[in-house]
Amino acid sequence: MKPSSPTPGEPSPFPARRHDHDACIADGLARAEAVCRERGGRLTENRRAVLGLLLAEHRPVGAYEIVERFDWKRRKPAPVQIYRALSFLEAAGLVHRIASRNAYVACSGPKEEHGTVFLVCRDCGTFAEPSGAAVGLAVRGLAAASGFEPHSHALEVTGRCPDCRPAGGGC
Amino acid sequence: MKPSSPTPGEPSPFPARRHDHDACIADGLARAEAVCRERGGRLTENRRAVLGLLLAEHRPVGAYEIVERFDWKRRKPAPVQIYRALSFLEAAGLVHRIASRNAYVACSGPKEEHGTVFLVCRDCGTFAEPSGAAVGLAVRGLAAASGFEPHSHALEVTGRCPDCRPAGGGC
DNA sequence: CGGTATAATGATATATCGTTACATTTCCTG
DNA sequence: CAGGAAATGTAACGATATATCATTATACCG
Repeated sequence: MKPSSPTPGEPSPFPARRHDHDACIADGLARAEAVCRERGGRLTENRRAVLGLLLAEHRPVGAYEIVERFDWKRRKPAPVQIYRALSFLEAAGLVHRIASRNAYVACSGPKEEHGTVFLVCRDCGTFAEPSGAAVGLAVRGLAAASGFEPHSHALEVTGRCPDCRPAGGGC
Repeated sequence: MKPSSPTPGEPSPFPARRHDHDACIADGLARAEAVCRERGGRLTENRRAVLGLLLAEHRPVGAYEIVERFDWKRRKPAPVQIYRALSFLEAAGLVHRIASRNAYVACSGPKEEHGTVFLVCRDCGTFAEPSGAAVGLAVRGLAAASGFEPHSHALEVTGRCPDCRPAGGGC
């Protein structure tokens, strides 16, 4: 029961600690359905299950951890099944791979400006995906200065989330 | 023999395509000696060899690729040897791990502001490490806005380097 | 409805990346 | 030279990810 974020007026990219989780999972799945209709893939049972698990976590989860947690038809899936689902979901922009952790996380927002900045709490593992506009700008600036043509970038930041910082907030 | 960077007046973080490579390796090794003296570690033969190889490449190299290229006392080293050398060098700030590629690269500059932004050419693999001041600023901004306390970050950008862009430069 | 092409899955094996454990050697220090 | 810390040698293992190929499900089209 720590004090929550000290300045609750600001819009935090972190999920509120008590929120309608079922609704947020349902949202994610609905969005996935829409994306699939638009892109042409199928949100099959397997893919839906993997995405559902990631949506339920709000943090990066390793592929083999997903394997362990799974109960498909009373048995564990082979790793390749999970990787296939993850590849599909990643290609659709519905999950991101956190390279620094060899883990995967459900994309938290609609796809506007998504997928470039990831904050991961080193203590509790909670994950946030704030708007990366400023970072995108910085990248384009660097690129222009050096003649580099950027195609994709991912900024992974490790630190402590508002809930895990030594309480007190002031400093 | 493509035209090199179209605006040669600007300081590019990429290494010039023809530069005194031996000198740049020697520089790196000398810097390593200095860092070791300061930090207390020893730049042993193994570590020096790994660092030398990375300095000679100017691009991210996988640990097992280093194993393959190595000829220590007429035989290949065990992977753990390479990982040990890499760990030491990384702790000393002399190499960086590029998580998105599971590869390692020699740190190109002195340690001022080093180690936060990495540009990797998707075509030739060339690597650059520009000043990340702007990115650092963006990270601190994001962090402040969300109550997150950042400890470390790494921005890995994939794209095409000046030499691999479709010649023409103008656009 | 039936046939065909494509997408997705199941199952097995294997490639790639990184670490643990413990014995031995090297090198600094007193 | 003795003693201890740092580094190495060697073998086995664990963790992460992909290849291959046979099979099943779904969409599409006549």
